[in-house]
Amino acid sequence: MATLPIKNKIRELRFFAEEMTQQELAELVGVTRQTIMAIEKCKYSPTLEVAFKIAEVFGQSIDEVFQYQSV
Amino acid sequence: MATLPIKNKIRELRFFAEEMTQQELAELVGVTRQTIMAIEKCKYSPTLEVAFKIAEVFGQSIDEVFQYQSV
DNA sequence: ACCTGGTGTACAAAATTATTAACATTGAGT
DNA sequence: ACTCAATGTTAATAATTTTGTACACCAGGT
Repeated sequence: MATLPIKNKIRELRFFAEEMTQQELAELVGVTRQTIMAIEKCKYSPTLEVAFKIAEVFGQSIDEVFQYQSV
Repeated sequence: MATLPIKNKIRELRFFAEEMTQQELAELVGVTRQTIMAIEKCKYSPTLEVAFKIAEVFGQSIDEVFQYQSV
């Protein structure tokens, strides 16, 4: 696995959103808890669609949830 | 992913950017021409990283380049 | 008519992401 | 100490994205 150039603020956003659990976010997004976990811990980057759904849950834009560091 | 809920403005942005070709965009993004083609024609949605790079080339945010229609 | 560049299609393969299931760890509460 | 929920890890598998290759079509220029 290459190094991931994309970070995110999911964890902060979850706790800011009434301490939403990974499980709750997963259900709102329509993926499994492990997927949220892997994304949150930067194991891999989500697809654009999942990224959109996560941002939508928190009422933010993708660019606010995910930060891309160009090399 | 069956139906694609994500549209994009890549074609317009290319021609707005001095009629940049698919090949040129592909090289700037670091993918192949076929990938740009497929994304532009909504054959599939790109990964978040590729989406970020495309947006970066045009100096736009992801949300400006890609439009997600929630179901 | 012939070339050439840009675009579109098709197919198999490689690479990456997503799912599922099982189990370990942590922390708060009783 | 015990329980429970939330989180973290691993491994195998499924699904999707990306690449490579090849070929076709169209428009402009020579």
